[in-house]
Amino acid sequence: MSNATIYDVAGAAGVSLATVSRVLNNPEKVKEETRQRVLKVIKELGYRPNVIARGLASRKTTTVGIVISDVTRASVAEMLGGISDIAHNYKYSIKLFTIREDMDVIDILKDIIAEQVDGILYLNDELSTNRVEEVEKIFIDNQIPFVFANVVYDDEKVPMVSIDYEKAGYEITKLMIDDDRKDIYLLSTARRYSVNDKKEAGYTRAMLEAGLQPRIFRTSGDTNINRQHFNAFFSDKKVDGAIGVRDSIAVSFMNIARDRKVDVPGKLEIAGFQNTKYALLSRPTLTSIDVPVYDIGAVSMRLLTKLMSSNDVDNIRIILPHYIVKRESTKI
Amino acid sequence: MSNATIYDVAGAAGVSLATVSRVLNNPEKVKEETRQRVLKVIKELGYRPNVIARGLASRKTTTVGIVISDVTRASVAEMLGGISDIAHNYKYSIKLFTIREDMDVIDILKDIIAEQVDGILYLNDELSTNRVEEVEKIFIDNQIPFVFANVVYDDEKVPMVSIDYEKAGYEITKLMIDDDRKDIYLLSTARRYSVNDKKEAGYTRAMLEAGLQPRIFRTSGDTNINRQHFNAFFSDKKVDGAIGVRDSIAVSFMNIARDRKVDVPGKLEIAGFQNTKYALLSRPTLTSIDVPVYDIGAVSMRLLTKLMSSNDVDNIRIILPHYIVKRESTKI
DNA sequence: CTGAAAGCGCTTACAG
DNA sequence: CTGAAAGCGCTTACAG
Repeated sequence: MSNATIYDVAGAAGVSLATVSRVLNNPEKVKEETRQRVLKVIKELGYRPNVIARGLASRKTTTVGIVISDVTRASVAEMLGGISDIAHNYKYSIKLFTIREDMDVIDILKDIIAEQVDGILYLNDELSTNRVEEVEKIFIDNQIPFVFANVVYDDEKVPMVSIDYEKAGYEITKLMIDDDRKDIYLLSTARRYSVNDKKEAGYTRAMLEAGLQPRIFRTSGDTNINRQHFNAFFSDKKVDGAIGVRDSIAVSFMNIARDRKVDVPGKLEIAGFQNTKYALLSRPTLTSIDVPVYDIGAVSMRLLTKLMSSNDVDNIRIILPHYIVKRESTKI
Repeated sequence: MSNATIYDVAGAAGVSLATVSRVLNNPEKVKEETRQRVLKVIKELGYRPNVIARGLASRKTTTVGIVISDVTRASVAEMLGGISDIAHNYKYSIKLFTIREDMDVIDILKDIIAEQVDGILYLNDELSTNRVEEVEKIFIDNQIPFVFANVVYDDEKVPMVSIDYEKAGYEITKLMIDDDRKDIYLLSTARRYSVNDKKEAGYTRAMLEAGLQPRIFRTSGDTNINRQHFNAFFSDKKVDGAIGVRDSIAVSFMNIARDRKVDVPGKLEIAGFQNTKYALLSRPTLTSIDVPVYDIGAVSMRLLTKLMSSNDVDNIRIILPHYIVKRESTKI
């Protein structure tokens, strides 16, 4: 039975519960001798403070809320890994909240705040700009520290951790342009995500700069659906370069191309984003932008711990480096 | 500001806080008229009960602990999706705990219990049998409801939700045997997981039944590492059938085989487990056992809610159906 | 149907 | 350095 309370410990150690509490929270304020006695009893009884009671009394729950839209996306899961590792280091617990399409973001956020989390990590990247302002207002009104992870919002006051997706989009497009590709498509999602908007912006900038016509083809994240889209695509479009906003989309496109006997990378170069296992397991292997997803999770969690313990943190907007992993699906 | 407390509501509505509490928890005990008045004030003030205070007073936190070992595995992430959806339906919050290799399971479990969760969902499938007994004892001693999800333990008293992995392993092996394959390998993980043990058992049973020699080849989950293992494999082994305990392992094996000009499925049939996106995105597409991972998560969460609200639940061991999805990597 | 009061298990000024 | 006491924001018998 590990349901001993602080009273049991105090009684067994012959001290008041205030002293037990101090041993746990401010050990330096307790005389060495009594401290040892209390610690001994704590160990003997297997006492672990009830975190709920502690949360109520101290108004700190050492719990952070993680807001996501879809756990099953590989990048989200990996970010969670980074978050979880750092949270563990800092002794924070994680409460997971999933925002579904039919739910009101603001409402959920208020619920999360009612759960008394000490801070919020927002991984959802599907907010439109005015929505972001509303969200930001909620956080600020409730004075709750927050960080946007893997989300790019231009507002300088919003704490965020991401890579420069615009630049990455630009660079990967430039790579193909430098290899004399003219009909380069960006394969994006029908649903708008802030990060994909950035990739599109970078792609567009590179194309216009080279005097080429930017062409964005929107499809679904569902493999069965985009298979159809891509087959239709090939029947009426000329293409010698394609960039998928996700590896899985790029691989799916590459498979259709090869089913149709298109030479990759000879006649068609393909690249993806995220450098997931899909890029390694495809044939040919896929050139991809490596996004340090785990690090984004870890760094944003660390930033959040700073914000939770201090009012002025110097650098609240962190851009992590990315790089292009060149593989068989491109020539250069 | 949504930091109104129950006192504020009581004051504004001209009732005692006990009444406000009843409106929230036992509305039928409050006269229609006062109830409406209170609800109106609640809405006006944007009052949301502090769940921590409620948790302390009621000794129920409406929070469940989810124990996992690795979020980044696709099956874990998808299970989390199912868990999250059902938890949301039943108004439970989710606290996520990751058990890392260097950590003591029992110790973590005690921590989780100190967090006052109402129940625990255990997705970690790496426990050896005697470890399971210890874990079970902790749960029982602390009288905390628990469910093992996607884990197969034979103890009839342990609540669990899974598929019959032994049978699945048997069936997929039988499929290849029926197609006259003789040298069928099971590609398993070096690390032992309870579910993989079951797959191995089913595979072995089918092989022995057919008078064939079972051969288990153990490799890593890391694509770069198993690439080397598989190249070594082909240099000295005869093989005409291979079953990967995960799709990604099967696809990796298939890629190496094809790099070495082995005809798949002509000379070599390959199948995987889990029917993930990997199976769809590979070329040839991969035959795989469809494991209803989302459902396992959802059903185990539902079972947990039952266990949390009642002492005797009739069916605490649930086996979900699976089926084989035949694709290009096998002939039959 | 409603209110006054005790209590959930802690933390934290305040005294001493 | 330590203890007595108030308080965190709720719930829940117990009266009435």
